[in-house]
Amino acid sequence: MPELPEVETIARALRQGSDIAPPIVGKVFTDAVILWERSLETPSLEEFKARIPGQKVSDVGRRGKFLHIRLNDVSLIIHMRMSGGITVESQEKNIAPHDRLVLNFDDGWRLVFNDTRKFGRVWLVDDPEEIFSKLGPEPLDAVFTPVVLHQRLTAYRRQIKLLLMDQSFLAGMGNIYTDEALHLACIYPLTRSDSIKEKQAQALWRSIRQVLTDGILNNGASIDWVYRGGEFQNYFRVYQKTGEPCPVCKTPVVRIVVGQRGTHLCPTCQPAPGE
DNA sequence: CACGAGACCTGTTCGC
DNA sequence: TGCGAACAGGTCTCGT
Repeated sequence: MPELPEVETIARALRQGSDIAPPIVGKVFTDAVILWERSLETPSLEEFKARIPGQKVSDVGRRGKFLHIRLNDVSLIIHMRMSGGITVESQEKNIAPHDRLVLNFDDGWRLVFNDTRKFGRVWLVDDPEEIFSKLGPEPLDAVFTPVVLHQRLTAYRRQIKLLLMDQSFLAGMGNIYTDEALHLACIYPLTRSDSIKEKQAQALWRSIRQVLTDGILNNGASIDWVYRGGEFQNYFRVYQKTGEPCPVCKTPVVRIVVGQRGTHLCPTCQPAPGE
């Protein structure tokens, strides 16, 4: 589920606390309980359980869709994939049906990774770059400029939607924000990336930054039973709006499949090249 | 290199 | 009403 804005929202809540839980920065872990072994990517179960006790949280951040929890001398990294979520709760609470990893603190609170579909993964590594080094630029970083985007787009001959969702090309875009950004930029999702003109790249750059920023300002998007608290779903332009009028021109939104992913677009605002 | 299919998983919604 | 198909925020691997 979580794309960049949702992970950013979670990182901020863990760092600063929320109305239902305190910040975790400064807290010390006592132990780890793993309820679904495959959620732990690395290291081994034994090593993980041995290294967690005594580790103190020093900071919480994000890189792409990865949540980065800095500890004393290691990094705890979590990717929530499709259905993962993180909560900070009292140790008095019962374990929920899809809790996969429970990390207890020494003050009665615990950090829980819940993940219905079991796609999410957790790493404990000495150097976070072991994982982050393969990621593309951060879309909200100052080094990511319209010129950089244009240069990178034209270096490949890919369907633009799939390229934007490729985490080694750009870190953090998923199915929702990519559909929204392409609609805002009036670009057809199957357009070949090397055919994008400089002006289109500028519009796309602005659109990417805008949808991500709006997503963050609204605490991310909450759909179905996964992920609570966000409001950005109330501002979707085309995502999951099949048959509803385009907010710009009223043409019904169309759903196609691109790279096995449902893709939503306005056929009038985002005409296929050659029309 | 670029793409499609299949895998990994569970739960909800859709269509007949 | 019931039941199987389709679909869901993601990513990896394999075959062409």
